Amino acid sequence: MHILQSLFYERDPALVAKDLLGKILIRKLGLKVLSGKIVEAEAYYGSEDPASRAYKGIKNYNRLMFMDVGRIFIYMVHGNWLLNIVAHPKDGVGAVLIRAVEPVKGIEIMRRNRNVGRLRDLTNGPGKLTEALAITKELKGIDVTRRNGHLLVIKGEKEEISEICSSHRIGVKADLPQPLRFFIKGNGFLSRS
DNA sequence: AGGAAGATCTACT
DNA sequence: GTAGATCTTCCTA
Repeated sequence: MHILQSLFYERDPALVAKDLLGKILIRKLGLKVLSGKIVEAEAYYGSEDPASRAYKGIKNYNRLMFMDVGRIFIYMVHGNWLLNIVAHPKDGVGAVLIRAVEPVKGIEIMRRNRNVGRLRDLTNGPGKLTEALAITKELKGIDVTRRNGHLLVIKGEKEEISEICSSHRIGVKADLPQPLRFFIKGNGFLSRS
């Protein structure tokens, strides 16, 4: 099991978002282990990005985006916790929003956490996957590069990614001109195609 | 106190 | 596939 190290996150968030596709997000809940393959992610920058939490400068609630890479940054939007991983070049500002995963382990527990029928509705959205994986603000600030944390990201077994596509970011009021959403083409667990 | 925020669910056509 | 209600922080007035 190869955990991604902080150098992986110490780059342009767009590169990190793209390279996170196919990686495995692991959530440890006591003795239980839940996991999912990342299939969709978005990059956010700092003061030059109007859609970013960090747009208006450093605040108490967004300070993690300015700090060490590889940490979890979580906030609430419309009643959903959204999971980000802090990522930026040295001394920069930024984060990657995990928008969708494909369930791998602990599917029964995810089913219990979310009351939905169809398997594909389990984790095909940023607010859905946090509910399925029991991710809340209590995990804010934890380090995903650490082996014994409750949340970590590892390399996929065999990362055979058919094709990576990109698009504008979803749901943002004001987007940047370049496409900052990345996803695995044709995957059945995307928040949208 | 009031409103905005990277969304989701439900109930229609 | 679209429209509307509702979800919980945290910021600004």
